Amino acid sequence: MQLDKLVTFHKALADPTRIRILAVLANGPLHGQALAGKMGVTAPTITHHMAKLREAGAVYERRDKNTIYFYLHEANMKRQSQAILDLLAKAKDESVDEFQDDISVAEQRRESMAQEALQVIRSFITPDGKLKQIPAQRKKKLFVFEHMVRGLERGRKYQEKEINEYIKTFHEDFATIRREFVMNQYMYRENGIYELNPEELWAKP
Amino acid sequence: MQLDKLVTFHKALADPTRIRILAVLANGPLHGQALAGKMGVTAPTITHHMAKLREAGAVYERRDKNTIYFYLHEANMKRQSQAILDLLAKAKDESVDEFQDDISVAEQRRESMAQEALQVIRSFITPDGKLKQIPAQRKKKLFVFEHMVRGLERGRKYQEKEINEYIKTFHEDFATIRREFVMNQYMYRENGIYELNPEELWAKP
DNA sequence: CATCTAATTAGACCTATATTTAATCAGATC
DNA sequence: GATCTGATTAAATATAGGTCTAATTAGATG
Repeated sequence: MQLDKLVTFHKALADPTRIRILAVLANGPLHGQALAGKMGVTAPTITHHMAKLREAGAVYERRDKNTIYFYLHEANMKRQSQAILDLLAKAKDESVDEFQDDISVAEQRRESMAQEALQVIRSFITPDGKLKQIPAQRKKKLFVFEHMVRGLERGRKYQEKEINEYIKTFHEDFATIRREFVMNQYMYRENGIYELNPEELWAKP
Repeated sequence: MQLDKLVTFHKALADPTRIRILAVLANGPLHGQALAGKMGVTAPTITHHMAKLREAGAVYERRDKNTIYFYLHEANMKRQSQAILDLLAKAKDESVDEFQDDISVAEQRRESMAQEALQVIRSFITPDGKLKQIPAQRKKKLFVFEHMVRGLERGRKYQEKEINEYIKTFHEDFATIRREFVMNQYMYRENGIYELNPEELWAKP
């Protein structure tokens, strides 16, 4: 898990003194005593901060006799600042569904969309029509929502409570799902009245 | 000062629970109760974390009846992850020299390099040859070092203590400056013996 | 080996923060 | 207006973290 690494990195930047140290090092390497002077803190405090920055990979150091010079690790800084964005992008599509993910990627590619949708629906919806869980992967989620929404009538206006009741026949968390319906443009809402959108507007898996 | 903002942002990401929350929200908005469930913590804990994430601009929220949906603020996440790199890049060239920076940029551009160097040397080196301070700006720093290094003999081999003594006639922090000499290729070091490099190798201001 | 210097460790102090349970608030529903 | 439900606040606890002084370590110098 890269979670710890991310946390360590951001912890390192979660202190004003340490950010100032990095800004100073951006101008070139410096040794501990000089840093202590510039920052207005004592040497042990610098030791403390440098340990955190080193652990996070934000700096590296070289020894010259008794003096240790700290260098800004620019490559690491770039890579690690980006890391949180990478994680979030990854989470968006790859987030592991908690179960039933047995269809391999290769197999999936071979299937037509309709067949793939069927697979997903079969794995997330029980024989008696209950949604076991809202899929975490966007694609699978949309397959399931599309399936659910096909149970509603085109052109009919629904009260919110009607929508809630309908959704509850699949899953207890109607609030989340109702909002997803609107967000993904399956439905249109105005003044608490819901209506099915034309199929062209639906979010595409 | 944007320092505080930077610290606030990184503090927000300096906790594993909060990063997991963001990863979940990357898949779409969720309400507090659902987050509490997914994270395995209580609702007040979610309230606590969401306050931090909101303050850092990492999420925003919308209310639907009694339920509050949290959304990942992707634009802010991108901007703020980049912010530390921007700061360091800025620090590198713009770092304010603590004094004597009265020559305007426009004026500097009009001067020839040699004239500019003279200006800098006059402002950083006292009449009796003492370096008041190591310039923070790279360009000015190199002007000063070049000036200092011209006092050494081409082709002669120096003991480290000789170099130290020479540098100390300018400034007490001989360790920092000696290392800068090597780093910027004014000098070459082997086994504690120092020698001036040919001028073509010197770092260019 | 005695001394100097830069860095680190130890220990203390105080503030910040992650989390919980219990109580309270605020919309929404009936 | 009584009741639900989801969110927040309050209060308590335990842990982490920033900073200091004093003591110690480890190279380098003489």
